[in-house]
Amino acid sequence: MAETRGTHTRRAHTGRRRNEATRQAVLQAVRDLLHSVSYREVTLDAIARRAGASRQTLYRWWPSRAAMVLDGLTADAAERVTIPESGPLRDRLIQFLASTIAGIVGPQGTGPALRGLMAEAQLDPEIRTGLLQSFVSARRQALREVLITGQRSGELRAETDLDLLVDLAFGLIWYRLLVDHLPLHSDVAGGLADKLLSDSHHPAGCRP
Amino acid sequence: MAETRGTHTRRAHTGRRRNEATRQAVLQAVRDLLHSVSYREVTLDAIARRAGASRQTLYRWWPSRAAMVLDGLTADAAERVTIPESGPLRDRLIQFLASTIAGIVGPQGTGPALRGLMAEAQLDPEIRTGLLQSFVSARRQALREVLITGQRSGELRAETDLDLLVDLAFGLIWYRLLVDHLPLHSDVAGGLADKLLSDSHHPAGCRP
Amino acid sequence: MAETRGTHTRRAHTGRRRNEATRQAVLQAVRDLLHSVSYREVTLDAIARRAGASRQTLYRWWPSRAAMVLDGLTADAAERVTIPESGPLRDRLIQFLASTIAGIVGPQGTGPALRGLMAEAQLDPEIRTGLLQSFVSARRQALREVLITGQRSGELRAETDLDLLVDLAFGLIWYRLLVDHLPLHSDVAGGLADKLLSDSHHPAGCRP
Amino acid sequence: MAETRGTHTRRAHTGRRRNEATRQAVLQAVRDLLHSVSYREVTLDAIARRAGASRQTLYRWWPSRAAMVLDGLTADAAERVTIPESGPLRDRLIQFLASTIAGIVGPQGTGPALRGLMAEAQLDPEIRTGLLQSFVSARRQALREVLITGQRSGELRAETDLDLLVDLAFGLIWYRLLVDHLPLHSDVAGGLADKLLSDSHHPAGCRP
DNA sequence: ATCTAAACGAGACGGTACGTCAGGTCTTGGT
DNA sequence: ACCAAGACCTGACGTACCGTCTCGTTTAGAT
Repeated sequence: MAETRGTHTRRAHTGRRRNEATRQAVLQAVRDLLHSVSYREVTLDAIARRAGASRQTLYRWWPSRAAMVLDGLTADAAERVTIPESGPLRDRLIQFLASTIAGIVGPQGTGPALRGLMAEAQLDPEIRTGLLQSFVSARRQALREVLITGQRSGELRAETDLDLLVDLAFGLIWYRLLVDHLPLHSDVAGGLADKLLSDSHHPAGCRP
Repeated sequence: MAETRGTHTRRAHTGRRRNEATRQAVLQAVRDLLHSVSYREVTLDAIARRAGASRQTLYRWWPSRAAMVLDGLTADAAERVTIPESGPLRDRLIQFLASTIAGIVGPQGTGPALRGLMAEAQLDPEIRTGLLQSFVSARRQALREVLITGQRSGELRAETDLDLLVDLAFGLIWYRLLVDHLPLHSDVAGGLADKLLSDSHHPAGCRP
Repeated sequence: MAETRGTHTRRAHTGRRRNEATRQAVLQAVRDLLHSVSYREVTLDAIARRAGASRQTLYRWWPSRAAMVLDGLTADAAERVTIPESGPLRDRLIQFLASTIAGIVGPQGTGPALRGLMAEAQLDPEIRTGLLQSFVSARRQALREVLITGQRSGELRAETDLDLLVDLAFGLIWYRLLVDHLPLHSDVAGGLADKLLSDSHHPAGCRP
Repeated sequence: MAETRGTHTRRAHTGRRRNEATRQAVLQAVRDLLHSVSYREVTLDAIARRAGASRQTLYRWWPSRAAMVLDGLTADAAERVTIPESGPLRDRLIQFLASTIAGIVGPQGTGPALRGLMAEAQLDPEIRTGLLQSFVSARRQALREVLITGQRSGELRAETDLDLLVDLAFGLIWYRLLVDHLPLHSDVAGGLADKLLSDSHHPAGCRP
């Protein structure tokens, strides 16, 4: 089993290389379908047909449909969300949340992909603990860093439960996305940031 | 692995009128399956087999699997969550949130059913706008009433955005349930309530 | 299949019955395809499509494609071949062989089915020892009986190796069918019968 | 279960000219597989893997799997079967038939290859009229020459239908090989030869 | 007491999608 | 020029589940 790679020169690759155009076509097909039909109709057959690829090629490169959805998602999320480096914590927080939401909503947003990924995660525990959690933890870590910076600058109490704040923020976003009872809009970022930064002590505590 | 017929004893046909025993057997079968296997394996065949019913009977009384899941859910949620009538807002809020969470987690909790319902809602927009939203709006209305009572008593500012608070609360609960990155526990109710009731104005606002 | 449970009276069949029309449609579809395309193109998909049935129905009733082919074959062969009861052995033999060949050749003959069955038997040893041999042994037994009658009447030596004669007869027929180097025609029955009944002792044996 | 690379030693690429070692490795791989697994498992992948060749190389040199099987067969059959030049017709016939059968049966025999070739021929009419018939006609011609010599020497009637005799002989051999209901053994050559040479006139005709 | 109509189990049926496999073709880089 | 490796599309395979459809049985409730 041990495949030494030490001094022995790495064997050169032989055989045809992966077709990057096909990879892009598949990811684009997934995106297109997610935006046009219900997730139940995003079948591997439909993806393959639209991408002009074969099911076999899909299975060669992705272990599951969820992996395809996630593949087109990860780059997106990292690109779209800007992690502001300077300014007051509140401003930086609003910028993070607003850009996060902006990347989800809209005709080109990742909303449908996120919904699909969440559906898969509920259907299959392995996808939940595997793909979904790894995706989510990256996003959580990004927000966490914004908040930690705030703690260092004294804009946020050191003893604040960051997990609670992070879950409140992403919880609200996911909830509105998944249930769709109220529109998800970047405008909510302000109110959300205020709430996250508000003093947890009861208002009464302010009175003398 | 041999699929048992559940705990149901042989039921007589009732003729003419709907057989309530069958209805209960089906709902129990759904609950049992939700707690023992992944939602993908909660097929109509499996439900019918375990309930000792036929698929035809299932289709006669429920339009979809999601409807079965929801059917066993609605009564549950209403029963388990107590809407406290008196006491300080913070206490009443904590009680509501803690009982909500307690009804979800645990070996007999509704967590798996909620996950399944959410999966269906993402797979099919009609279920989202139909079943899921009607279920969710009932829960939202219950929390809303707790908060409104707080507004009337002056414990909560009148201009507070209730939708935001409600979404923050349920958002966090759903998020932890669906992503499962952190355990969902009633203990979080305290911190969550504090955050919901905290003064959204920046701490600076307290200074004279 | 029958699962008796002691004294408890045998439960009557419940559930929808097998659709005989579908069975006939499938067998007819197999026959049609065998006569119109190469055996490689007689796929289950093609059969299902032509029969207006689903693949699942095919799998429900037949364990393999070979079984379908054989199913449509068995009745045919038994119907078409007449086993003559009276007359000189040579006449009866000719009649048997000619009717056998006549059932194989021609636009409605079983030739294509036999070819397909033989192909499957070579691809899969289990089909050879199972389906093919059981089919073949029935045909062999029929011819054997014609010859045994001849032995009883003294028209054929008692010590004749019947297996050899039977194999010679069916061997020639299968060989011409499978290789197709010479047309298979009922006319060959006369020469074939003469050869089978000829004195195996060297012509010299006739001299006193 | 691990598919070995056969017994072949590492071959150098030769470039430019066809690599005879590769050709032999492929033919040997086909032979090995034919003797060890069912014909359905003699896939091009399996052959390529075992021969240490690529599928492309297979396609470069042989138009089809049947051609590979036949390639390894033709030389074999010609080598193994001796066409006796002298002696009584009966002896020469027995020798021809016995050596033919001996080349088919046994652990190194061509039986599995013949079966595979016959399967392909039934699956695809082009292979039947192309490869199979050309192979068969060579074998038929060889037997025919034995019989013609017999006619010239007066040991066989001049008006005998040689095609009938040839088909009877090869028919029986193929039939026993393909159906496998009785063992194919060289011992049958004697009885077969006697039958082929027997007087087609009814035994009764000998009596005065 | 008989009749009727609905509920019910069993299970056949036409579909759709799955995940896998083999066949042929093409590309890449090495000999 | 030849070769091994392997990506790729095509299309068949066998399975699972879906939603619908007979069947024959059972029984509440109307006659």
